[in-house]
Amino acid sequence: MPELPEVEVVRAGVEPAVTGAVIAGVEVFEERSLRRHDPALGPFTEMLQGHRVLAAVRRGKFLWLPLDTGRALVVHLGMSGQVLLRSPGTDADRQLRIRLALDHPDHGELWLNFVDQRIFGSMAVDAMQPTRDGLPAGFSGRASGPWSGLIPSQVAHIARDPLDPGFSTPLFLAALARKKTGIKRALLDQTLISGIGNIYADEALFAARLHYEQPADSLSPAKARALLAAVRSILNRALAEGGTSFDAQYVNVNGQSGYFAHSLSAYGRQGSPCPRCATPLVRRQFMNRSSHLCPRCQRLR
DNA sequence: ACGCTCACCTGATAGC
DNA sequence: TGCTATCAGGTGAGCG
Repeated sequence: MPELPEVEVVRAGVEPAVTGAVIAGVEVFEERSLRRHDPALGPFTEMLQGHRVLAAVRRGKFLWLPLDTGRALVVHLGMSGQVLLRSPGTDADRQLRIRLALDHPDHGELWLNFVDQRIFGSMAVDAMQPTRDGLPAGFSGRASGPWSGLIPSQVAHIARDPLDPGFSTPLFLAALARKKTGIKRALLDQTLISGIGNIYADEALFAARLHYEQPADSLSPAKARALLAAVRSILNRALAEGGTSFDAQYVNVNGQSGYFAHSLSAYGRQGSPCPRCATPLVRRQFMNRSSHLCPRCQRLR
């Protein structure tokens, strides 16, 4: 799924089901889905079994569920991960990697299925540490608690995302001005700004009329601000439409697709006319993936 | 210290 | 039908 809007759809979807629930059972069908779990902290299953979930928090594309043990269950969807809520006894989803049986005081029993075709995603139990700036670690709806100011260790190096109230625009602009690389690489660098992936990077660069290889340190402060505004606008619009889905691979916790794919201007539209100038959009290979752009509106300067 | 390449995976689809 | 090549929304280890 998974750029910021899609992960937020998952977070918001699981929040009411997991908050306050006890993890009654854990089944791991694919050990490779625990790649990010450090066994030195303890066995994955034992660190979850019998413990209560306190909230659902997200920073960028990382999601975590703080536990009453002081640790958190970290979930990353990778390229193809999904979190699906199912009634107990439901037939196993295709590519089901991990299943948590939840027991909620109000809603009863529920299965949380972690499904992942490519196994680039993962679940892990991780220790928590205070945030550097003392602000809430990520977005958790309206909920807050002692866990608010704590971030899983393996997420601590990830920058705040541009929808986070704690995101510092001056710090981001300064970091961008120091980057000796192309602007798309910088947008995809989760230690500079998080939550942006290949789709929304291409969309934001299209909106800001920037070529993906434009040196990051060549943008004027005004241009950099305009790009950041474009990023925020696109992420917010995608969020409002429930995220981007091209097929059944990308669905919310109830198995439904988002609609933002209908609103894409550049991504996946090679050969179609540019919405601004009607020049055919092109696709180029970049960083072992594709970049979509208008060769006329988005020239290298 | 930083920028960049590549490995990590499965499955759908297109072309021969 | 069946083979091969290509493509897919992410991350971070390790190299120079």
